[in-house]
Amino acid sequence: MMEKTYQPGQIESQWYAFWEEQGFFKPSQQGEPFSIMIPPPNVTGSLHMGHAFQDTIMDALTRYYRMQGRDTLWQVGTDHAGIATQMVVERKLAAEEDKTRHDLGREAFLNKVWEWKAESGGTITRQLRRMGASVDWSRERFTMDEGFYKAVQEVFVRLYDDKLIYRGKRLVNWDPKLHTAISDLEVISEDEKGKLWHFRYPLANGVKTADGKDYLVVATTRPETMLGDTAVAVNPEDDRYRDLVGKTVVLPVVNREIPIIADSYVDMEFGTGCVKITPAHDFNDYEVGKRNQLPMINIFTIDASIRDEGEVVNSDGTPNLDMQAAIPAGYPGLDRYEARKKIVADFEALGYLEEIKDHALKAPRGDRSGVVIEPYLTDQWFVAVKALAEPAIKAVEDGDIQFVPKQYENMYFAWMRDLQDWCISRQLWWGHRIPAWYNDQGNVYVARNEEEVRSKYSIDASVALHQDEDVLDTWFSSALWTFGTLGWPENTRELQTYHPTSVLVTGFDIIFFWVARMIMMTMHFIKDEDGKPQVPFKTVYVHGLVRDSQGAKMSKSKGNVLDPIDLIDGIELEPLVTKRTSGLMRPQDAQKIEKATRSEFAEGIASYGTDALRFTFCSLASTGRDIKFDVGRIEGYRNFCNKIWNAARYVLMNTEGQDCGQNNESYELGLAERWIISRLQETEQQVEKAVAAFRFDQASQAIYEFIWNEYCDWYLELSKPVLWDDAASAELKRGTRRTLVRVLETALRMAHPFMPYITEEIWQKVKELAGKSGPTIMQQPYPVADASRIDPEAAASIEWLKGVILAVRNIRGEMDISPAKAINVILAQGDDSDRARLQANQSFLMKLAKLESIRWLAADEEAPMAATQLVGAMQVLVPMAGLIDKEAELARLGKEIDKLLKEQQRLQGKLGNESFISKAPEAVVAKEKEKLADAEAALAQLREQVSRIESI
RNA sequence: AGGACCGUAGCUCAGUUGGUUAGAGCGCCACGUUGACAUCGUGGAGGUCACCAGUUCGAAUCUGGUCGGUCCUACCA
Repeated sequence: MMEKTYQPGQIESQWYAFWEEQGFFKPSQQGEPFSIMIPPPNVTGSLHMGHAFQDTIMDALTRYYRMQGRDTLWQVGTDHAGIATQMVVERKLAAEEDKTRHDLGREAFLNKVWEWKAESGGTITRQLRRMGASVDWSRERFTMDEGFYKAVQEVFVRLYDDKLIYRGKRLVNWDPKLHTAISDLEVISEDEKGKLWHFRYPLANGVKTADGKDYLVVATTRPETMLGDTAVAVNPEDDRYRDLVGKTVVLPVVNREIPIIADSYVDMEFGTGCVKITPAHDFNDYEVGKRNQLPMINIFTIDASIRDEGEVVNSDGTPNLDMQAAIPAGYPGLDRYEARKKIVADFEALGYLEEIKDHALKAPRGDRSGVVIEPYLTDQWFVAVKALAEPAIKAVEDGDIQFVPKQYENMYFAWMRDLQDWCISRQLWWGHRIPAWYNDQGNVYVARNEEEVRSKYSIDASVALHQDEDVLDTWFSSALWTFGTLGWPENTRELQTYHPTSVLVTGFDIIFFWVARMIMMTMHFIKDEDGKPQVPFKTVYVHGLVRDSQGAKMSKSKGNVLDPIDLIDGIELEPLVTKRTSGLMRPQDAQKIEKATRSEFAEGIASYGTDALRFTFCSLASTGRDIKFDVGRIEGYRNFCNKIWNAARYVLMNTEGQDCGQNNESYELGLAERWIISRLQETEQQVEKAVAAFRFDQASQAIYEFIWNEYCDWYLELSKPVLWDDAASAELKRGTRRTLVRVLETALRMAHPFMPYITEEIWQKVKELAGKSGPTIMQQPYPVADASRIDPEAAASIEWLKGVILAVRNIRGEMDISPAKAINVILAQGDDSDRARLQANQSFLMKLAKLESIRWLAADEEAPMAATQLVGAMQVLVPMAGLIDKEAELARLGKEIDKLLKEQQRLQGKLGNESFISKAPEAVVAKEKEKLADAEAALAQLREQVSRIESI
C-alpha cells in the first residue's frame, strides 16, 4: 500500500544505488550511439544551482535517448581547476599552519593538494548522484589522471612540433598577487573612478613647440609607469607637433632623453594629442613600441613594486644589454600605488604637474584574485591560434556544429575572428607541468619526457637538463575533454563509437573559455578515416544563468545562494542563516543577509525532493534565457508529484488484484477510454517535438497538463461511474481498469527522463498490472505516439461532455447552489449530434455534474424559469422554480451578452470590410463568418432568456 | 563605441510560418472535506501585449524609431 502523501525523501534514497549497482548507466553497446560529456566541475567544489540545472537537462536527454534504445554514454569527470584549487589549499595552509606554499616546497605542497582532493573530491560526485544523474561512473575521469597526462603531453608536443606552440617574452596579463600570467579571458574589466594626470615633459636641446612652449603635455592614468617611458608619440597628421617628430624630450625625475615619434595610434582629438609610450606596461604602447622599434623598460617586480633597476628589452623580446635604465633613488621597492603618489609629488615639486582631472576608467582585475592586473613582460608559452581558429569557424558556418539558441553563433564568430594568441603557461604548481626542458644555456627542448628529449635532440646524459617550472592553463587540458576521456591518443573503440559527441550542454559564460577551445583542439587532433577533422559535438545547447527570485546573480557575498541540496532535503531557518552568513568576505554584510533570509524563508525551506527540483528546472528552461528561481515554482511541482502519487494510489486501489486485461481477456473501450488514449498520443507527439527542439519547458508542460488536467481531472473522474456502476458490463469495467493502469504506466515512462525517482517508484508497482516486465523503468521503451489511436470523434464527444459539465458548474457557482445538492437540468435547442452525445454520456453527466435528472425540452414545451448557459448552440437550463435570484441571473446574462455584443461588433466590422473579404484567404473569411453566426445565435438565445426572466 | 537579448495578468513566464475571445503556474477572492489527493476540488476577478510611427484586409507577432532593463565585446593615453 502506498503512503497517503508523497514523501520524496523516502523514495529517492534507494533507487539511485540500485540503478548504479545494476550497471544501468553503462552504454548498452547496441544501437545508434548518443553521447554527452559532462562539463567537468571543479573536483573540490560543490554543486550549485547552475550545475543542478545543467545536470537536469543532460540527464533528461540521456534518459530520453537511452529509453529510445540508443547506445547512450554520459561521460562524467572532474576538473583539477588549477588556480581555484591551488588558492583554496594555500588559504587552508595559511589558516591552519600559517605557512605559504614556498615554505613547503613544490613537492610537499602538491601532496597537500592531492590530500585535499582526496578529502573533498567526493562532495560533488555525491551531489551529482543526489540529482539522479545517470552518468557512467565506471568511466569517471579527472583532468589530471594518468590518461590525461598522456593526452596533454601528446597535444603539447605535437603542437610545438607543428610550430603552433611557441615560447617568448611578451607582454601578458600578470596577476601581482598570484604571481602568474593569466589569459585575456581571466581579466574582468570594472568601472572605477580614477584620475587623469597631465604632466609636462620638457623638450630637449631648446626645441620649442609651434606655440612657443618648451615642453609637451602628456596625460596618464598610470603616472608610475613613466619610469618606463621610452617615447612620446603624436599623430603623424597633427600639424601642432609635426616639426617635433624626431626631436626628444627629457623625461623628468629619471632624466632620460626619449624620442618624439609619430604613430597613427594617437588620437589628435583626445587630450593634448601627445601620448607617453611605455611599451613594457601597456598593451597599446607595446604595439606602438614594436612598430617603432622602441626599447621596452620593465620597472616592476612580480609584486608590481618598483625594481632596483629597469630591465631593458628590445622590441623583438631579446635582452638589450646596451641601454641602462636606472631608477631614481627613493623609488625601488615602492608598491605601484606608493610610487604613483611619489611620482605625482615629484612632478608637482618640479612644476611639471599641469593638472589633475577626474576620469572614469575600466580597471582590469583578475577574476580569481580581484587585484588590478598588470601588463607585464615575461617569458611565456603561447598557442598560435590563427590556424586552429579557421576550421573551427568554418565548422559553425557550415552547420557541422549548431548552437541552440542560434544567436550564440554570432558571439562565437565575433570572438573567434579576432582571436589573440593564447597564453597557456601559468606560474603555479597545481596543474599539468609543461613538457619542456632547458639546458644551462637556456635552450629549450620539448618532448614527452626527459628521456625522449635526450634521444629526440641527441643530448648526452652528461648535460644537465631541468624541466620548465610552469604548468598549463586549466583550460588547456579541458579543451581535450571530449576525446581525452575516450582514451585518446589511443584509437579506442569508445573514441570510434562515441565521438563526435551528440550535444554539449553548457552556459554561455564559458563559450570562449571552453567551447571554442574544444572545437579548435578537437578538430586539429581528431580526424575521420578520410582525414576530415571531427567536431567535438554536433550541437551546443546553451542555457542561461540561474539567478535568485529578484533576478540577481547568486553569490556567496550577496548571501542569496540557494543550495540545490537544501531544496531537495529542506533546511531549517537557523542552519540556513548560519550557512549564508558564515565565511563571508565582508562580515559586515552578515546582518543584512540574515534579515533578508529571515524574511524570505521565515519557515526555512521545505523538502521538495529531486524530482520536483528537476521538473522545475525543465519548466524554466525555455530559450536559453537566464532563469529567476522562485521557490513558489518548485512547490507547485512538488504538488504535481503528489498529484501523480495520489493518482497512482487511486489506480492501484481500483486495479490491484483485479483483472485489467493483462492476459488479453476481452475488454471494451468506452468513449472516455478512447478519448484519454487519444490525448495521450497527442501528448507523446508534443513531447517528442519539444525534446528534439531542446524545449524542455514545452515537454514538461505537455506532461504536466496531460497528467493533471486530462488524466487526473477528467479521466479518473470518468472512470468512477463505470467502476462503481453495478450495471456496467465486465468488458467495459475491464477496459476501464486496463486503460487506467496502462495510461498511467505510459505517462510514467513519458515523464521518467524528467522525474526519474517517483516514476520508477510507481512504475515498479504498476508494471505487472500494465502487462510489463523488466527490472527498471530506465530500460523501458520511451512512448511513441500511434497516430491511428488519435480519435477525433471520441475527443469531440468528451469535449461536449466537459462543456455541459462546466456550464452546470458555472451556474452552480454563480447562482450559489450548494455542490452537495443534486439538480435537474433541461437541454434545449440541440441538434441530432447533441442528442447522440447526451445519449452516449448521460451516466457521466449525471455523476460528474451531480444531477438529479436531465432531459430534453419537448417540442411544444415552454422553457421554465431557469438559469442558462450555452454549449455551442445548445442551451443548458437549470430550472430555478421560483428560487431564482432575478437580479443575479439578469446580471449574469447581461455579462454574457456584453461579451457577445463586443464579439459581434468586431466580426461585423471585419466582414464589412471589402478588402478583408477580397484579400484574406477564403478559409479565414469562412471561419469569421461562422463565428459571427454562432455569436448571433447565442445572442438571440440569451436575449430570449432575458425577456423571459424580466417578464416574471 | 559596437553588438546581443529582453519589456505580455500582482509575481515568474509561454505565445510556432501575422488570422486566439491573448494563455499557464503561483498569488488573490468566494465556496467546498463526495470513498486518490486540502501538497486538494469547484467557480471567479485580473492584461491599452513599454511607447510612437510604418507595412498589411488584419500586428503581442514583421520593419524603423523612442524609452527602460540585462548582458557581452572593445576601449583614448
